[in-house]
Amino acid sequence: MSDDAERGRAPNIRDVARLAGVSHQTVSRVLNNHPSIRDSTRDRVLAVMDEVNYRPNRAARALVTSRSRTIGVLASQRSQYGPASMIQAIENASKDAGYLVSTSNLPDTSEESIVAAVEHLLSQSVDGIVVIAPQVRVFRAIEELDVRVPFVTVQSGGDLDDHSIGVDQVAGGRLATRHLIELGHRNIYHLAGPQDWIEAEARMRGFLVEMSTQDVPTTAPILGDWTADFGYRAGIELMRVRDFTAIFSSNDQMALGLIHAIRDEGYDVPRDVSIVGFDDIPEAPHFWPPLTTVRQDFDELGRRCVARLLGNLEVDTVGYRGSIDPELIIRKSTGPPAF
Amino acid sequence: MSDDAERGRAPNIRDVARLAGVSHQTVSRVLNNHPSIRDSTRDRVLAVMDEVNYRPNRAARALVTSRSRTIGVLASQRSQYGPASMIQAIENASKDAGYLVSTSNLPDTSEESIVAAVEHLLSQSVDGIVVIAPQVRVFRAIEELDVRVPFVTVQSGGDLDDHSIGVDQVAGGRLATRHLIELGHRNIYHLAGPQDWIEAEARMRGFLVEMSTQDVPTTAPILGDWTADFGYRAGIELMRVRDFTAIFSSNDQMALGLIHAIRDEGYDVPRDVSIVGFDDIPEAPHFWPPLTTVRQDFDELGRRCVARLLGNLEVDTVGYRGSIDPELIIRKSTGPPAF
DNA sequence: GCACGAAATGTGACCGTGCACATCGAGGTC
DNA sequence: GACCTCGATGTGCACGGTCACATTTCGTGC
Repeated sequence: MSDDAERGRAPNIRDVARLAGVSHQTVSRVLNNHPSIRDSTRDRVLAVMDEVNYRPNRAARALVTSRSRTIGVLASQRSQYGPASMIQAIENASKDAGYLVSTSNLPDTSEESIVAAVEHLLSQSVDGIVVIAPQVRVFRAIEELDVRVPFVTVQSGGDLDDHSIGVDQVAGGRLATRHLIELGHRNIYHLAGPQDWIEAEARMRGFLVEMSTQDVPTTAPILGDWTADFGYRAGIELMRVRDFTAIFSSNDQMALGLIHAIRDEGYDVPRDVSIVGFDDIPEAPHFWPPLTTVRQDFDELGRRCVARLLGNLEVDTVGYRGSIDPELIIRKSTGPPAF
Repeated sequence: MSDDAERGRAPNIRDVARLAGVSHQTVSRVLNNHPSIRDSTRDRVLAVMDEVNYRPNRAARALVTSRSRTIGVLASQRSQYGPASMIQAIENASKDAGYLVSTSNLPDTSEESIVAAVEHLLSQSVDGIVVIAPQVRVFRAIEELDVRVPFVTVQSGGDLDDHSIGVDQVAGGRLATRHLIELGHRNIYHLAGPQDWIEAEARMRGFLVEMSTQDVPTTAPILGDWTADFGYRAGIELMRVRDFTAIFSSNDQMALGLIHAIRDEGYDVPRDVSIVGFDDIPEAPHFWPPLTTVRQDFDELGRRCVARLLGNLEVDTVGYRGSIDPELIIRKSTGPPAF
């Protein structure tokens, strides 16, 4: 009865139309919830779609609309918790919006590989790009490529406001720094992330602002690469000098490396040095000692990225421009200075 | 001169054809490296393509070939190192093969969300699916959905050989277990992963095989969920009993939780209990104590997944059926038993 | 010099959808 | 009742490739 359309090929709107006794255009209207469709007609069409297990052909739709309903994510260091969580959040938010996510990995930060990765996404004709990578360079490359799709990243308050989502990384940096100052620390280092990551730059800015606001003499931040290995090496160096009592690390992995180095050098956390991380990775409460850190809401972040990208400004208009507030999680890696 | 085709719209093969003085079909042949194209013709066409910055339209190609040159990845717990690394590796291998990767996240393990995630990928008409999730359930869902695309996962030697890539997880489990036995341990627990993850099942099998091969009495494995939190809770429980001197954990995160619990209960690693993990996450060397664990080559794994999926059997034919050998990394969380 | 097959290239249809425009009928206005 | 409006639906084409088949070009043997 209903299998006249089954010649090995998936049913299309014309098959549905024929079975429902309407034109293919009416079926198309039902698909796109066009307002002027009689309820009875819509129901009949939907019933047929369900019956024949109709699934719209994305390629055909993309061809005619030249919009793929796909969001591209340009990712770097994606096996790390922060980037991985962001991607996951973007994926979830996109799925809710009916969008697919394609990712493109950045093997290194050379100009060529950035261009290659962006082109890889463009060949899919993505409708927008989220950058989770060294944003400054990537943005430059994107602008040079004359990309016509919107692109965003995660940050707050900076030079790239047009392309940024408001997570208040600066506030997070201040939160962490203030916590250390309130504990009585006056000699505080900051282990920052790579400076062409906007998050890293914003957290560092938070550190500097809070230090100067509280009139604590500031030392130059150390520029790291997000990895625990780097944290370890930096920690070994720092313990040679030992002119500080606390370190604010720009992410939890580097904080872990720091703790390791401090212990290897025969000192204790938090007795000799207090450590604050950033991200609150799921392992942070199980570090030794459990890590004081700053938590951010990745899911909300992902939703806002996608919303911004799709120009879906009606979503979350209230407080949309406002930032997501990061939260300080106090555990056992911080305490008052020993001297 | 060359901008007659620029009416705001990207150039297509007919534009290229006109400028090169050939038919659109010839351009198509050049694109698909058809053998019977004269070199001079090919060069002329390629020159024009380059000049007008031609980029083939993926949607149009997908429409007519009903192949999207996209690989779908069904992921779960993707913010964890293992899954995240696998996805990254798959992404890299796919890019080399000219394929794009779309991911679909599994918010939970319910039947409905599995079906939804699979359909999400199918709507993209992916050419194949890699499952990094509770494979057993997902495979069942895929089979029920009568999916026509190939799908694979990561494992070795099991019931699903048709759909698996040969990483010898069993060997990895044996390696870890043998290390503990050789150190003199006789009372060894295994903290396994969720049993519908094939990796988890294989590592557990490795544990059981090695234990019985070496004539060590075996205890029933504890079934975990991959998280450090679970490791911690399990550790607290286990330390109540304390009828063991070593634990082999199915991943590094749970091992971290175990160490935390052991220390919280007033015991020491490795003095009182030896711990072996699995994965060698980048943080493992910086745990306290640095974690003895098993490393696997994710990149090679990703390449093989993609190769298998694309039926690209000429790639790596030598040793293709053979397994990737995991490697034991001995650090400081293991030592001889105290008694 | 011509027949012949293979190599090289061209022609037209088709994939499944959305868009612009045409059509049709019902109801309101005068 | 002629006219207009507007809601509901239908018609034909365009999107940018590939495929099957037709046609032209070219080298070769006799």
